Amino acid sequence: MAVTYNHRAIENKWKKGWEQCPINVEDGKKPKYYCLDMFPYPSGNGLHVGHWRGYVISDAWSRYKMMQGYYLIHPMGWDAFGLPAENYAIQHGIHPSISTAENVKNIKRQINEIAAIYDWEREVNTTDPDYYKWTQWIFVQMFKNGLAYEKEMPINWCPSCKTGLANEEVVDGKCERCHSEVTKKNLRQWMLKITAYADRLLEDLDTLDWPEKVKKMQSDWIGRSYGAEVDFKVDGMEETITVYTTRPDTLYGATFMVLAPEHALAKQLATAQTKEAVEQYIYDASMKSNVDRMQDKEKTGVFTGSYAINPLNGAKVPIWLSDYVLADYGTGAIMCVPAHDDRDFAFAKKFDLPIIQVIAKDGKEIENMTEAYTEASGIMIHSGEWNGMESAVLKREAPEMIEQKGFGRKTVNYKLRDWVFSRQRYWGEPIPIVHCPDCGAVPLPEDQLPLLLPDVDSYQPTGTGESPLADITDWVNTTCPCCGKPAKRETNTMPQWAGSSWYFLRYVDPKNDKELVNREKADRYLPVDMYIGGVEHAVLHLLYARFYTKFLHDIGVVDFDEPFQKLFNQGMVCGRDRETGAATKMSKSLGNIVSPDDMVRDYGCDSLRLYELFIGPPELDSIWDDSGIDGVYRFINRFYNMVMTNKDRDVPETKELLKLRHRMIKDVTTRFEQFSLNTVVSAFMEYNNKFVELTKTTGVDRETLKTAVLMLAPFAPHIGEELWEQLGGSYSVFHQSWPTYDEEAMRDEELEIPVQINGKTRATIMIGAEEEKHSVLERAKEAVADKLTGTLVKEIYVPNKIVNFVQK
RNA sequence: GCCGGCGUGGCGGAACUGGCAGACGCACAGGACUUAAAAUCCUGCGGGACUAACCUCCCGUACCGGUUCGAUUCCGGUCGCCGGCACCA
Repeated sequence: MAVTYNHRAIENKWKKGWEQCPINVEDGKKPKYYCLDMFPYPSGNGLHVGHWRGYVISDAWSRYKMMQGYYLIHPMGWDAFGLPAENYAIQHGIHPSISTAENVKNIKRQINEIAAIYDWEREVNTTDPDYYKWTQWIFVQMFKNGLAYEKEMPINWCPSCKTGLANEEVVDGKCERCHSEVTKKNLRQWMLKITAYADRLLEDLDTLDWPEKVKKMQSDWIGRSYGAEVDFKVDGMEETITVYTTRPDTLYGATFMVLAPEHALAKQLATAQTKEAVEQYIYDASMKSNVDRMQDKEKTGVFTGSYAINPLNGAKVPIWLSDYVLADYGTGAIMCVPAHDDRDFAFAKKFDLPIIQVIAKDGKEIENMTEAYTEASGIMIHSGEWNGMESAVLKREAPEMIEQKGFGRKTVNYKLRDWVFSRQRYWGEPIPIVHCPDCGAVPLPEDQLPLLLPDVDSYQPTGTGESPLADITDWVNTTCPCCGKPAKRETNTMPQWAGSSWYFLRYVDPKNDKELVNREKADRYLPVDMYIGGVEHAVLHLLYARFYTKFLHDIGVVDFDEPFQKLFNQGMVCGRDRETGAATKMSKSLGNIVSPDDMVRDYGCDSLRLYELFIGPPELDSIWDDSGIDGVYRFINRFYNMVMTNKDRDVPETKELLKLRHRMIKDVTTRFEQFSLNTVVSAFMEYNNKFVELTKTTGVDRETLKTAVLMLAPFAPHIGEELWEQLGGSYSVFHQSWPTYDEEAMRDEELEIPVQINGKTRATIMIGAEEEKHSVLERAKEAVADKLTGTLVKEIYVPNKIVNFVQK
């Protein structure tokens, strides 16, 4: 007689139970395990089933670690500064702190539905002055260490968000947030010198247990290259133009030079005849948007009328301007070797410039080149004293040779740029700087932190490059902390990434008003062992957080310099487009958001948790489909009934049951360790089917029932705790040790193996585990005797796996 | 354009270092229970050929080719999808 599983009663019971008697308790002796979720932005839309997925993965993993004897740090908080709250304020006139608080309340309720063991004692909110005090403090330390500086320069500007953006926030020439086309704007900006950490950010990637994909994205973003700067004299002028090249081996092949239109010498190089065209070109380039400049495949350019002298062979080469050369990379000028560079080749073809091949491809000079030969492999030709050298060797050695000759130097370059750190918006941390006419930019003394974000009448961004804070004159006007004279506050705010670059540190000591984090606590609980979140932060948040951590390490706040040892990116859960049926991101505007709330009500938290995992490999994107949840719901029912039916039967532990138990432990544990969570759920279902079969006959013994319940508990905690209690286990199931398996106990005495002829299975036979080869082959032959009609040329026996006869 | 990943039933997906392809689940079909339905339980479920039925055989992991006794797995090529970077010299 089946007992009915009542998810509501069981889940309510244990929610209360865990509240009254918490299961994750620090005793100071256990080793720690820090499992972190990327904290959410408290959006007004609440959580959808996609957020759930990541939180379920991390919770299952956390509970598993707890059962392995760790004290768990598993915190949750709010990344609450940012544009949606501010935009909401603009539309409705409600202060962002109010709407944010409401959203936090709602999402917290939803998160509690997951029954994840978050430690709410550790909760942080980036908009809390007690928190952003330290965000500001870090900025002050960076300023004092020369890593925060002011600069006026053309930066990425989002005309829709009306704020400047970091390079990392520009995707395909568009704003990462609102997808508007990004323009350039000349603005005075606060910059963070992340480039000072470029080498460490690159090299330390090797020490991290992160997905290769993310490491590669970061290393591409940093984009380190080795090469040489070469000085070219301008013919007939005093000026020298320095170019950067990664291919100094091809120096003899340089037939022209190209400068970015923004290059300082660009106008000066024009002659009387070319002046008009050059100035027009420079003007046109300045008017082009990033997107245009990127999308123009066809090369444009203008000849300046001047020539440069190749310092190696004295050749006179024409100097051109073209917007395919970037002003802010290298020196903003390049030597062009059309024979060995695709872009230079295209340019030379278009403007009919000479092409000189200096590396022989496969020992030959190419006649009528149709494309550049870009590999550094082959023998040097047309290269004076370098003739006959290996190009690959020369490429490596040329920078030093050039340096010795005195017309250049060995150089390293990076694609990574310094971080544009100021935003012209309201809802962010004020930058704690005072501008004094006498003392310049002065950081606020630490005892004046936090610098509170004042209320404003209008949240509306001005669009002028000033933040709305600039209008609050009695806030802006202050005195210089240094000399006491009247001075003005900085009115820009920090980007959203500021608060999230260090929040994981604060979780271990969230209420400390003396320090960012107590050093003893930091030493005990940090760094993060497992970090779980979406891949969309591969070069934004994750790069910034690494930079912050390295800096805080360098000034002695923490003793490690990589924040996240292991990273796991869960796939996105997509919805379907209502019209086309195609997979799309869940969004409010598409109306395809699936809320977990109804499903929790109808099926229970445990069912939804299992289904979130069962839906597919956790690292891959998946499309949400409600109907599959019935399957896991049925499984939980069957499992519940199976345990309840067997629990008082006193079933003896047979060899078969023992074998089954150990196999189950091995299957679940190895798949769990590999993060193959969808197959963990499959394994539970499969073993349960076997247990259900056994229930009809001999039954399932207590130890096996307990083991199954124990292992299911991290995935479906309520039913796990409930059945553990039903089986007479002491509170809590999560204080039990994760079971271990014994290979010996699961050994088969007999096993079934296929017998193949020419690779096709023709029969199966039972063999003994220790059976000799000749005996197996003998019996295999008997089994397929009627089909062994040809000449036997080969007999293959892979022990305990397979027999294959090859016949002709 | 460059770099990376992927391609398996109607669907989501399994298959450890090459060894019985399609585990587990969804959907579907048939049956049992029921006055009936839902729920539950049982059975079937890649395609095809031959069968009254069982048996048996052939084809099949995007496509073409290779290595191997044996390939979803390894290698080469083609096509398609997804992601990252995008004139970084």
